[in-house]
Amino acid sequence: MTQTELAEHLSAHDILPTAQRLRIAAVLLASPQHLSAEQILAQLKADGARVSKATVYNTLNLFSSRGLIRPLSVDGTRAWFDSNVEAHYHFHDVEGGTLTDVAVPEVQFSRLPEPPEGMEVAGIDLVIRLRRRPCG
Amino acid sequence: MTQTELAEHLSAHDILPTAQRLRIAAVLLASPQHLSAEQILAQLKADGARVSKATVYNTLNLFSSRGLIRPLSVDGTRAWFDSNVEAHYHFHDVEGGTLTDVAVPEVQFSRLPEPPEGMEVAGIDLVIRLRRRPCG
DNA sequence: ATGGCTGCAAATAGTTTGCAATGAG
DNA sequence: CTCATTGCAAACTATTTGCAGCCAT
Repeated sequence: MTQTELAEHLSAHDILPTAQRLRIAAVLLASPQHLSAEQILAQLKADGARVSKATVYNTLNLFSSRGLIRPLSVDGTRAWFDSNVEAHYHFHDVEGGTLTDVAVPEVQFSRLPEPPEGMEVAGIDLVIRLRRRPCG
Repeated sequence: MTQTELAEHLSAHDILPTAQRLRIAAVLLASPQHLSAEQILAQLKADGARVSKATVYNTLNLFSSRGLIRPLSVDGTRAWFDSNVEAHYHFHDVEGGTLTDVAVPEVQFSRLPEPPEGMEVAGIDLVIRLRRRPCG
């Protein structure tokens, strides 16, 4: 995505495209990714960008609330942000911590429970935990 | 579960049944529950037990590692512990934060992806997010 | 006595917030 | 000029750890 496209993307979601936000968007939206705030900050610093930790967090929260990215709860210890906002599921390598996308058609439910009275399904989070197969 | 049964349960999992551990086990294992460390501590204090925060955390980690309880990643902000270690899924009321069990037979997969080379499935975490149905 | 368990408090890790300085329009 | 955004540091929340004291063997 070009700088201009990124800027338009932000504007389209009512987000002022400032320098920092564009840098963060560039890292996250370059391709489908699962990144923690810390990783994004590290990446930005490595790229020589001048961005503070607070701005990274504020921006990530802003992006989530505007639907540009999606927060994930995979390991309790930190928040992950998924730049793929389309419906999809995840493989989670428990040992390495890596996340991989699983496309919707890869999973089919032949049965799902009825939500309780007065409630409706807002979304389905599916995480398939993986471990190395015992050698042999 | 009686005190004795609890003690035997702990011993069976190579856990010395100390006073504090029995109190914590009593709270958690009384019935299927989803509790945070903070909630457990509060409950214990309310019951007049003399247990420190550190011991609660240490004990919860010990119990998890020994398979008496299972840690859940539902909301990024804190860890939840599920005293039901049987395979099952969850409803998550996004607004209220409440967790409810979904029995395995309530969900059927007619299709699941092949794990990547050299990996095997260690478990499947399914969280069905619920919201209040718009009135009408 | 010995070794594991506990409590306290301090240390960590991740994230949020207050506020003055900055910067885009 | 004005007002949103940023950076820094301090505040906060959840959790872990170091260590001295305690308890049951």
